[in-house]
Amino acid sequence: MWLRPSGRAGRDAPPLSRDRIVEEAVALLDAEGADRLTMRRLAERLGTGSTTLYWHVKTKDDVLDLALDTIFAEVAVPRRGEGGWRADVTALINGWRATLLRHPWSAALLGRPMLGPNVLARSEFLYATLLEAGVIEPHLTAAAYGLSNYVIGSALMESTWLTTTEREVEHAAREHVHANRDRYPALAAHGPFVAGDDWDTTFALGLTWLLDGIQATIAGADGAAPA
Amino acid sequence: MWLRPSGRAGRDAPPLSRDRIVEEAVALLDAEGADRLTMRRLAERLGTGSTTLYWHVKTKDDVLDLALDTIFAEVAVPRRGEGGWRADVTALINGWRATLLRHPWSAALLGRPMLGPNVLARSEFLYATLLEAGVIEPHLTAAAYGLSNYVIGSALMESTWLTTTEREVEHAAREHVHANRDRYPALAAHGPFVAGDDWDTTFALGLTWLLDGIQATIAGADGAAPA
DNA sequence: CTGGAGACCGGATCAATGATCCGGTGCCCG
DNA sequence: CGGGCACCGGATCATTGATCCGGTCTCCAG
Repeated sequence: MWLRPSGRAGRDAPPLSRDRIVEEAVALLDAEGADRLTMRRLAERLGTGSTTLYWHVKTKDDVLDLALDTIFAEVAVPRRGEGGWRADVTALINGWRATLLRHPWSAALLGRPMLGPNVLARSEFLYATLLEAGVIEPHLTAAAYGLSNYVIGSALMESTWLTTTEREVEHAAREHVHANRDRYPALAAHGPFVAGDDWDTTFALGLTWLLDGIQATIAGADGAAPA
Repeated sequence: MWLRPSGRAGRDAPPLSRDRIVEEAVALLDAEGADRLTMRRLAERLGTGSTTLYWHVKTKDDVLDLALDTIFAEVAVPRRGEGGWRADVTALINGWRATLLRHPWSAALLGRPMLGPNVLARSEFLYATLLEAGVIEPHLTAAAYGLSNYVIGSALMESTWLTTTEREVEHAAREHVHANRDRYPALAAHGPFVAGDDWDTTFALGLTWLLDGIQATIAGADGAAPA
């Protein structure tokens, strides 16, 4: 009883808000990955009991949803109109990808509806930019979805590969493909597994193709020059 | 003891092989989704004890990996050279997408290394077709990855949305965006949530853009006509 | 035959985890 | 100053992945 500054466990310890929980969850996810996130472990890091968390949050999935939306705050929304729609979209998409890769656990969580404010704000920017560029309806949805799906798929694949790699898996895969190179001639000669891929340029190429396709659908075709 | 045809539980019941386990796992996943797959439930459907499964399979993740590779057997590998590389690639990718959508649980599992024989065979076909078409190295990897990532991302998004929808989520999302239409003007006016998307044509458009981009990198550009 | 080796099966059990119940504790406001 | 309310957490439950260990059946060597 003596010397208990505030009734809380530690001496500092801000009063444990939902924000603090999510913040710490992101830290834990970054540090140890998605499967190590436990309500108990999270609570321990926060210096509270595990059950206390349930007062601020309904379920563990809520924590994950909130954590996912939180990191989207990191992707900068470009100021529009600086270098044309292409530059703006490219900047957004690259920032998006960078954030997903900076938090490898995020890619595995993309299989849940993303409706947080940060995600919506980025989607809004994407739609607005494309609209202003002159992309019209059948292509508008395709463009927005196409770009999103491409980033998501790329990040998912790269995260999976990079996380899983290092262990014996990459080695085993390489060896297996090589051992059966009669069955997989093209893969053995050129496929992944043979040389460390340059993810960045690979991603950039695909993105260029998508942007070119989108640009071609614009009537006047007066967007930024195709580089 | 009397009347025990074979010592097995039921009268038929083929002796429970690894294949039978995986087959039943796929059925269960199709019927009830990824989160309802339990070793106990799976064993029950097979008419055995749950612990017996561990004799044929090391972990639950093994079951998932095997199940994932199994459904890839469904995607038909086109006979090459019928309508040019574009037709072949398009057929493969569309089949791929169809399979992923037919088993919505699969999209969520894509965050694990896919190294099963069926997956590898499809990758091999993709690489071989692109190679033969004249796609060369910086673009080869980008093309293969780009296409894969695009299908994966698309299937993941569509499955997520379709699965989650039906419930109140779609309704709530639509309403939320509309309520804050001052913050999300473009989304409220054109975004998803406003009209049921035509996933098929949306997907086809993005695929066309990617294929156009790939085709443009081919030297002689003598692939099939761009339709 | 026959007896044992090995494939195959499953009940009991363990540890980890998500979630709830319910009884606190301290602060604030009337 | 006293009651209400936001907030906390120990005990507890059900579920699940996984292991231990002892049982059963088959089949082949001697």
